[in-house]
Amino acid sequence: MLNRVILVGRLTRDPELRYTASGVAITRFSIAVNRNYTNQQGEREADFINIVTWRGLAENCANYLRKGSLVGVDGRLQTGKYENQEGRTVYTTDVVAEDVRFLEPKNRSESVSDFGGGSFGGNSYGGGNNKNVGRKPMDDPFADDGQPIDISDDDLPF
Amino acid sequence: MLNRVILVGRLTRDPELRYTASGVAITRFSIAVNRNYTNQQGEREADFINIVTWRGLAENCANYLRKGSLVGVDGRLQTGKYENQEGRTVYTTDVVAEDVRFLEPKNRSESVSDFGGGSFGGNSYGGGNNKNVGRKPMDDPFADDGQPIDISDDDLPF
Amino acid sequence: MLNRVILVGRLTRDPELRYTASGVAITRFSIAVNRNYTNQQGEREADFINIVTWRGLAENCANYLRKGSLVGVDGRLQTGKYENQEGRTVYTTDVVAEDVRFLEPKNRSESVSDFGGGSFGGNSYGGGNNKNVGRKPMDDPFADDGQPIDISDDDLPF
Amino acid sequence: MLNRVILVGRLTRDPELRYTASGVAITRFSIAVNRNYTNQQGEREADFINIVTWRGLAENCANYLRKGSLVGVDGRLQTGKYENQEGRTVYTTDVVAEDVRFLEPKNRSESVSDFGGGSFGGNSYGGGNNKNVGRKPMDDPFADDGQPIDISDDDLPF
DNA sequence: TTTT
DNA sequence: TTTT
Repeated sequence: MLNRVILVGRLTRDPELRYTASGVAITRFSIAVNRNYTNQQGEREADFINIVTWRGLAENCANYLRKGSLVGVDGRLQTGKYENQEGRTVYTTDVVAEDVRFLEPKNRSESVSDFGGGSFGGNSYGGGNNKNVGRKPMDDPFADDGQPIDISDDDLPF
Repeated sequence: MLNRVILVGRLTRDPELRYTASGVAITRFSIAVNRNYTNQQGEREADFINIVTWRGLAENCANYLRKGSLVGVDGRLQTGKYENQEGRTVYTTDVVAEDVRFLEPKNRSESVSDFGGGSFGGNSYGGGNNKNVGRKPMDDPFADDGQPIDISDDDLPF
Repeated sequence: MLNRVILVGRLTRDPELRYTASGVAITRFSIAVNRNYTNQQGEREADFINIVTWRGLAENCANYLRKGSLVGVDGRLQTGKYENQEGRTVYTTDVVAEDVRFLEPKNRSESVSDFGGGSFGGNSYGGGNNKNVGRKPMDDPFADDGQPIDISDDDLPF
Repeated sequence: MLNRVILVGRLTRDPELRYTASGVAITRFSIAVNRNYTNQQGEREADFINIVTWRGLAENCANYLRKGSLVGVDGRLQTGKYENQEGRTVYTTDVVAEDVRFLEPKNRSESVSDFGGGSFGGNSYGGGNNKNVGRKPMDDPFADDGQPIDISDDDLPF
């Protein structure tokens, strides 16, 4: 079913990278997402959301993000539970990120690295490539019959 | 900052309507959002997300939704915490809904009510109205100078 | 960069399946997304969005969707342009779907097929599985009687 | 019905502010949203999305945004059509923004103004306020040492 | 080129 | 009509 979360916020601490027993990278961090209004004391509060990333994205996050980094996150809500020390059930809600965008300007002195384009992650499109900005109607796939047609695979977004 | 959640799922129980001390309606319910894959036992698991609605939307949810209702939710993530009986801090994550769509077919026998259009809520657009499907270029606001122009307020989406 | 679109609407016509020269399936359809307000004539208008799907998702859409089907779409905006017959540049905007959810009840007579769970597509998660399944409604911090309660209006997000 | 778009991109030109006949502010601009992959020429392409804002948000956009500004946009897709000079129907797709976030660092020299918090707009929550502020990183269920740990691959969502 |  |  549809389950989509998009957030922009800042890391509340450095990301933590681990590996599962079988060697899959997982990194976790938390972001503060400032609310768009102030409370009665005139303070701007925030929501604190736990982010989980896997595999290559996990390693990129661990390498390039630090406490305070501004990121855009596109992912899914995932709930879970566990028993704490007193045997009480604790419920958790995390965002499993499918894409994390680095929104800092690339050439600020406090920047973590020469990250380049200022973004990474991506939807793990395994090497897609897309020549045209959009569809060409000259060879519009719907302009005629229904058999194999001349759309270059370049049009494939993933 | 950006904070957006969109979910489609089914109520795990009937919604609960309350009122704040000052009379503002608030209703809470939880939805199960089935995951798009099965686990190693071949079972389809779900995430269970708490939804909070306020005011008129809260009353509509309480009136029209029941355990099992299929809904679309558009809202924001909100985190909080409280102390439980043992003095332990419990962290919470809810979705504050701005829009809840009723996705059941209107005329199924098990339908809760003659709900009509099968949807309600909306972005509390206080009575907006929009005559044109989109922009007319005849009176394109950008086609000329820069003074007050002939865009009907009908174009206002909210 | 972040680019995410989530829609719920009904197909305005049957989907059209084609294949690229190299055999990749692509299907296109359009959905009507009803607006959440009525115009001055009391009519409910709609936005008409072109959806593009690729590969296996394309084939599923072609097989299971028909004019009138209610779907949830999760994807990305993609713009393009082409020259029409008069040499004018035509600009296009489509949603490239990564996930399409079939939101019809499975056992309605007009249903296209015994589609089963009423949903398909998915983010091609190759067989993941997740042990935890979230929160049981019991021991709910918000679950008690039903009368006016001590929630400060401070909790109101808007 | 659900209709939600979230984008992060850069203005391709300065925003254009107009007023309807009845004095309602409307500003339009276009943003380039870079794709997360490169084409066969190794170039990074973009989608170009038209954004429409109304009222106070329109005035803020006109005041604070310029060509090149990095923004986050949360809104809805809106389609329309009009007849061009040759009597051909032209179809349009815009994003009507409900929220626009200014994502530039506040103190860069090329900044348009002392914009302050680096964000504006907001969902016009007329003064809400919320006492709870979420989870402290301490006593984090996931926070311990740093070596390979006992997470089953069952936890992998994809 | 528009759906219930 | 396209941004860094």
